[in-house]
Amino acid sequence: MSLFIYNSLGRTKEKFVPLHPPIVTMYVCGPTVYGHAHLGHAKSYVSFDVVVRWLRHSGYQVKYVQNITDVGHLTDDADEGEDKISKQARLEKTDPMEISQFYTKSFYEDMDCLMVQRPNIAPNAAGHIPEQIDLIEQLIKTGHAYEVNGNVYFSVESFPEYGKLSGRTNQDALQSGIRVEIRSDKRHPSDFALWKKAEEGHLMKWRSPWSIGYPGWHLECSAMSMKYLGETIDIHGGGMENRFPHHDCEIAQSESVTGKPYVRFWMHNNMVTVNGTKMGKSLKNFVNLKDLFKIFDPIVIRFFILQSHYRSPLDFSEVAIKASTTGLEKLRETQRRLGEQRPGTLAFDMRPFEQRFSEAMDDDFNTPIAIAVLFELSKSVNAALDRTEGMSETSMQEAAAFLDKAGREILGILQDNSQTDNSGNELNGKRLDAVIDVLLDLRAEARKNKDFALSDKIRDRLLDAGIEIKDTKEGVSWSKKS
RNA sequence: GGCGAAGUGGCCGAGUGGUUAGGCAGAGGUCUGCAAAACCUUCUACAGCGGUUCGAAUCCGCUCUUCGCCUCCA
Repeated sequence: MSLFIYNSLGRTKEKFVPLHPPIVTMYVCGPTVYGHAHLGHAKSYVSFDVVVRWLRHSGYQVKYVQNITDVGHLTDDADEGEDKISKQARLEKTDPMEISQFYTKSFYEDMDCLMVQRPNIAPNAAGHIPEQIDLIEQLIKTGHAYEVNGNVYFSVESFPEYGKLSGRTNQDALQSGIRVEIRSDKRHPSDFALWKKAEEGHLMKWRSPWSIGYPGWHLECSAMSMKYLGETIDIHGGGMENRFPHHDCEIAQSESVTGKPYVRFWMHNNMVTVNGTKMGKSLKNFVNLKDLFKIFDPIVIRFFILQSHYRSPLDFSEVAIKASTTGLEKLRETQRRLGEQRPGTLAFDMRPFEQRFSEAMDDDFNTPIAIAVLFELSKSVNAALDRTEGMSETSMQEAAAFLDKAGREILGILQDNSQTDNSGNELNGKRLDAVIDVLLDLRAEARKNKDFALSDKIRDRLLDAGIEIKDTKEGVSWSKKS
């Protein structure tokens, strides 16, 4: 059984073998930190989080780099317009450094809520100016870049394969380029900026051999990827909208300098739509994660994202997330029962579930199927537990272990079972147990006396307080409800 | 205009030549004092029109529709 990954370069599923096993080098385009993260960020980073988790589970040693863009990303078209960070700083009446640090912190807060594990290295663009200047110098030396009036551009004509990732020929680029680039220093309309001379009043600027200025956006990923992961990396991920021009530019810059393939597997995740239309910054429909977390459990959002495939578009609607909430609760319930219920005698074969789960994940990280396997397991386990014979102790342990591995370690949609029971310290947990036992005793007594008004009142009031009671064959059980 | 993705049952969402996706919602049942949870049974599909094939949701062609990129976006 081996892992297959859909490679955007070539548009086929290919068997994944890293260049230097067991190490896997992986770079994912990080956020530009000028605003709070939104659902699109969540989809992207949750998807790649699962990729990393599965690779690690498969025995690879993953070196995961995800950058923070804090300079050079302009608001407007082809190398014109204001720097996004600077603009936000102007709007918030502060300086760019504060903006990028504030939103970087915000980004990680949201990712932590989504159980997204931190990358091994999170380099920022502004911290790697010398590396970027160095790369530009090499490009000029090899004739792939040229300087005009303090600006440096990459010459697209010097790299015949330009556009190979997106499938755009130079002609296509030419056509679209002409529309937006009439007056420019560029030799060719598709040429893109490597270094820009700072205009009057520009805040983020550095000394370079060409001018006091700042780097072009595409450059940082090449510079940092090659610095931390080497000239050829195994996996480069990002959003689909970055295929062109961003990733094609990265390829051109990097391969022009090294003469080697820049990336072996390109992975692109699809977009989030809201009620069928694109979530855009210009449209006012984009869903801020901090707002979303006020209404929904972040883990439910993660679960919702993983219920569709990373290469499929994800349509956000409250109805859909509510459906996910109920679904996830079902898995949690099974996890809980496995931890609480008394063992019986029935043996239960976990292997088919484990196998199908692995097959799904190995098939280009097919999380919807992987989750479907968990649901089928849940159903079978519940059915077995409902029988009078019950599940054997070994089987229960195996099932719980599998849920823990697949649901918590790999997909990150379940939590440690022991933690779901008692939040807070142990003493409080024990006290809560004791208090509820008192109430349950009173309720049992009421029921014995057929005082159902009282027993129902206890049940309802406890539910209001976040404690759900269930009358099972084995007696009364209770659990915390989020 | 160019490049690309896609249209699946009430909703979300997998699947790619013959065999159950899964979840949510709905219906009936078991259990229960009543619920809840769980279990059992069950309804509603593959945009349209042609073609290839013994057989197509799945391959091919056309039509319609939606979405993304080409200009900042994960």
